[in-house]
Amino acid sequence: MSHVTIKEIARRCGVSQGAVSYALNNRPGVSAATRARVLRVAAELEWVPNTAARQLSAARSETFGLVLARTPQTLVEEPYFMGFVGGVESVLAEHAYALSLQVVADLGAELATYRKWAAERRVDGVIVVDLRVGDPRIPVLRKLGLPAVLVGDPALAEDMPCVWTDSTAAMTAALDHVASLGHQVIARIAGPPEFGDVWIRDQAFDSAVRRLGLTAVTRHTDYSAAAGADATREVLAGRPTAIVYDNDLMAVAGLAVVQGLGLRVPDDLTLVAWDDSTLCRITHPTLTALSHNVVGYGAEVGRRLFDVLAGARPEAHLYSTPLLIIRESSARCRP
Amino acid sequence: MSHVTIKEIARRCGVSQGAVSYALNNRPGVSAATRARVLRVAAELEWVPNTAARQLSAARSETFGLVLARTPQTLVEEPYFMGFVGGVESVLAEHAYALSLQVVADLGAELATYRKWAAERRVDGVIVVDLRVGDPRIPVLRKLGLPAVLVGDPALAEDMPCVWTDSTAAMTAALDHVASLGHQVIARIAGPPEFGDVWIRDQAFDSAVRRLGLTAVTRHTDYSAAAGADATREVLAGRPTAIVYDNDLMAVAGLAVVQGLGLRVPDDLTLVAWDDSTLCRITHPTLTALSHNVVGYGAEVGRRLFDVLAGARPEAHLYSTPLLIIRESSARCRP
DNA sequence: CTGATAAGCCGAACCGGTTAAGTAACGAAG
DNA sequence: CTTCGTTACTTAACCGGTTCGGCTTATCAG
Repeated sequence: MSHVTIKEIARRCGVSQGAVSYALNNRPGVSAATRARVLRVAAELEWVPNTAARQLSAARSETFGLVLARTPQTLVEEPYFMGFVGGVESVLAEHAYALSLQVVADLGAELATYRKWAAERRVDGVIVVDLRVGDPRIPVLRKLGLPAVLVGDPALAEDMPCVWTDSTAAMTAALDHVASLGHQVIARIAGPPEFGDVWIRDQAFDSAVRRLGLTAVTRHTDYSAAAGADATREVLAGRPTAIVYDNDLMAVAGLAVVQGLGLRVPDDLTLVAWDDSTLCRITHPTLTALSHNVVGYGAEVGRRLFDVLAGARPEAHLYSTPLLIIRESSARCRP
Repeated sequence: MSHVTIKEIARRCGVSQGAVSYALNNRPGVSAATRARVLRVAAELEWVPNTAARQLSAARSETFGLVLARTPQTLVEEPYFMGFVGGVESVLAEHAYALSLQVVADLGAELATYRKWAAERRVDGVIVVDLRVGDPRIPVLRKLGLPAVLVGDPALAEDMPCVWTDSTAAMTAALDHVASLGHQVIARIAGPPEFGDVWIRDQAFDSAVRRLGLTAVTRHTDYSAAAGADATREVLAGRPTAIVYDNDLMAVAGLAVVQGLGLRVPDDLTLVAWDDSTLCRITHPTLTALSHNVVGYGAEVGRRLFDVLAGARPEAHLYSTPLLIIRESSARCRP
């Protein structure tokens, strides 16, 4: 069963190959009658465009790329990514685009992947996550001319198109919340400092702490559950009455540590998580968290990448501000 | 900066395009000297093959496909998949293959994707997950002639190449464990019955229950945390002293329910989870689980797909048997 | 010394589309 | 009636590789 080509359609319709191409791509140059006939025949023969051929001549691959510079292990731990990818997918599917996913060890390998993709013309655009401060990927993508949407704060995106959520506002809301409950001594278990979003939160945390006159300490980790547990043990020495975590995995790990030490949540300690996945709702007590529609976020990023391809000016789009969902792990401070 | 093509290399080396192609692909037809010269020039010019062109003429896309028929929401919840994908990736990267990922709503859409991929020749092979009993994808893939590796028990794979882990042995180990602790009344919170692996576990569970003379009940769910919590509440009416879960997410949700009702784990109830992700190690108490190297599993599946492309006979490969890791949620039954 | 064989390489067709340039037909404007 | 501009096509080049038939030239058996 040899596959149907445009040539076969042309033969059956009695027109040239070129005309068929125009008809199938909704471009001017054919009459309405001819176009209708071509479309009918194409449908009858169940024609599907050969992507390789199209890519070769039109220099479009109808594929977007996403590189994750993480170990497979962190990917297992972070429920975040699959949801994000799912959201991206939902938009790509509407445009019959595919997503090429690559998991690499580090930023260097990620840059190599971009270079390779650009040279091979294997992707029409890329989605860049885990933005850093002074991110080395930005100049590379600029030089390669690879259309891209960065996922992160405009302060980090250096005028590249980006989609972001307002971590500053979210962090402020979190601290206002714990302060309003009377907590004075706060600990923060943060992600790796080289991650741009962690840096943004660091700033927001410090400035809120000053404004509210709190006593605070920040511990940076690698985002893993184990590191979150260790950091929790350490900061407890400072006798905080509230702990704010940079992701939900560490918050859950921290909760277990706290309970293991015989402390009660929320009676002795208020916990706030970030990235509100199911985890925060299935622990006992349930966790107050900065909630985040990860799937919608991914979808928005996908849409923006199509806009960029369509020639939109590079812009920063605020997707949303994480919403503070107050649950059982929050309580008034009792000394 | 126009990209380097084979033609440019040919010009510089003073040979024909065809000769360059042979040289670059390690095929006979050129002398060792010429080959070396071509390779040197190609490296100098930083030539990268244009995948579209290669795909068009050689009918290879150097891409594998993976379709997930799940809602984005379940993908967020299941830490399983990202790790699996990461494992697959690690093998594909070695062969400079890409992975095309598609998230669709249901099996029908998944079948449509396979048909499309086959027609467009967009992938060289596919990885099929979430095998069903009498899976409708198997005849479709056979008819399309799309190389595939199924992830699941040979009993479900109908002589297609597959990679599996021995769920029967794992379930047997789990029940031997709880029985050896003196538990007599066991509940099982299972996944959706249409999933092949759940069916396999159902069989194994029933047969072990009979062999050990236990009293047991099984509740099927959709694998979600909420369903796991509900099912836990329901089965508690039967006063079980041990509960076995089909994934770790439901186990964690179940733990919260149990603790919320004032029951103590493991004093009043022994819990066993499946798919030992970080979750099982960060709860308090930590959870006994059937542990599973998901990343390695993915890698093995990737390797087998390359074997299939290389013409290997369709075979079933046992990757491993999930290992029972006994943690704090296990204790001797005290009536 | 001759004829057969094979290695090494060339030229060109080919994969299946896209697209610039060219052409014929026709209607409107001058 | 000529001129010009559209519309609706056709033709053919092109994208960047792969691959096959055929042409040289060297090798070797007879």
